[in-house]
Amino acid sequence: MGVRAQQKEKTRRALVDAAFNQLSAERSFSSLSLREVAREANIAPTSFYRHFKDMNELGLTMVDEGGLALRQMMRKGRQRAEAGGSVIRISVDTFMEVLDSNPNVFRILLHERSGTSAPFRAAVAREIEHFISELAHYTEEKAHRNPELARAQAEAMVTLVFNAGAAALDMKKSERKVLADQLVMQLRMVAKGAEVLHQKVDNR
Amino acid sequence: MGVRAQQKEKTRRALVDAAFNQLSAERSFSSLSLREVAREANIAPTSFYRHFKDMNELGLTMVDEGGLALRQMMRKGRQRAEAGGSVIRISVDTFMEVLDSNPNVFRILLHERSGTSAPFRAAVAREIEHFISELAHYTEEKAHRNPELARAQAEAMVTLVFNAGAAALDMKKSERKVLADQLVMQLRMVAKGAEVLHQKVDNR
DNA sequence: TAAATTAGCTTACAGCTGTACGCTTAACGC
DNA sequence: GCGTTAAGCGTACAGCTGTAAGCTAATTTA
Repeated sequence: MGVRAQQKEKTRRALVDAAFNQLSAERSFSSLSLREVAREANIAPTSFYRHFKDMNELGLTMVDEGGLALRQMMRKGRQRAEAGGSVIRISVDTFMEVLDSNPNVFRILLHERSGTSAPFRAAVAREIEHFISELAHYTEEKAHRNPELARAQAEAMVTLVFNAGAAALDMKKSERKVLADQLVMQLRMVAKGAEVLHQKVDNR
Repeated sequence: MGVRAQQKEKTRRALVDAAFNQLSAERSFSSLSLREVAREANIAPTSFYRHFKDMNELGLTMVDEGGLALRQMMRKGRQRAEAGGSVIRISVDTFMEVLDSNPNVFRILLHERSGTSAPFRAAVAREIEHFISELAHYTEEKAHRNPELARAQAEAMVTLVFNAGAAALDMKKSERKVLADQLVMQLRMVAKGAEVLHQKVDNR
C-alpha cells in the first residue's frame, strides 16, 4: 500500500475512533455533529468529506464494526462452552465481559436499534439477525426442535440478552451480577418452556 | 377556572399535541427543536417558556402522559380477560390495539427508554416498572409463585412485549398478526418455563 | 522529470438554534 | 374603577451547523 493510501486509512480510522470515543450514556451517535467528530479527529470539517459522504455513512460503518465485534464474541463464547458447563451461564458471562470492554460498540447498536434512521435500524437488525439465526440453528440441532419453535425461542432469548445488555451499560459491577443472575434465570425459563411446548406439539 | 387559566391550559395542550404530532418513525423527540414545536403550536418561540422551562420538561410531561395511557390500557385488558379466555392472548391483542391507535405515545417511550437523557430513561423505567410489578403481583397470587421467580418472569414478559411493540410500530397489519402470534408463543414459553422452575425449587 | 491526482486546509455563507429583553394587552384582585 | 399580573409577541444576538469553492503541497503516474 502506498504512502498516500496508508495515510488516508489512518485518518479514516481517526474519524471512526473519534466518533466511538464521543459516545457515552449522555451522547448518542445521532447527537454528534460532523464538526465535532472532525475536531476530535484533528482534521478540518470539510476534510471529513474525503472519507465519508455524510454522518450517516460514518454511522453505518460503525454499526458494521460493532456487528463484527459481536460475531467474534459469539465464537469466543461457543468455544468456551464446548469445554463443558452450562451453555447459558457461559454465554451470559461472555456477553457481559464483552459489554464491559466495548461499551460504546454496544451503545450505538442498542440506541440505533430504536433510532430514527431506517437504514440504521435495518443495519442493526441485520446484525442481531445473525445472533438469532445462529442460535435457532444451534437449538434446532442440539435439542431437535422444530424450526418455528426454535426460531421463536432464539428470538426471545436474544431479546432478553440485549435488553439486559442495555440495562447493564449504566450499572456498576455488583449490580450487573444480580442482573446477570436474573437473566440466566429468564433464559432457563424460555429454554424449559420451549421444551414443554415441544413435547406437547409432538405428542410424546 | 378563570378565562386566563383556561386559555393557558389550551396553549399548553397545543404544545404537547404539537410535539406528539411531530413524532414519527423518522423523527424522535430529541430531534425536535423548541422552535419547531412552537411553530406547530402557533405561538412565538419565546412564549414556549411561559409553559415549560425547556424541552426536557415538555418531554417528561409527554412520558408521563404516555405512562398514563399505558396504565389505562392495562386496566382495559384485565377487564377483558376476566370474561374468560387466554389471559396472554387477550393481553397481547389489547396491547396491539392500543399501539395501533396511539403510535406516537409508544414511540417516545420506546425511544427514550434507550435515550441519552438520564431523567428520561428514569421516567420511562418508572412507567415500565408499573407494568412489571403489577404483573408480578398478579402471577404471584394466581399461580402461587415465589416472589423472586414471579419478578423474573414478569420482567421477561414485559421485555418481550415491549420489544415486539417496537418492532410492530413499523409494520403493516398483516405482518403484525404474525408478530403477535409469535409473541404469544414466546410468552407461553416463559409461563410454562416458570412453572417448571417453580416445581423444581419447591420440590413437589 | 513533468503532469495529474488528491488529502487536507482556509475562508465563507446561509440557515438554524436557544434565549435575553422589553413591549402590549387583556384578565385579575381589591 | 384602578393598579397589578402575566400570556404572548417582536426584535435581536451569539453560537452552532453543514457544506460550497478554491488553494496548497505531496504523492502517484506516465
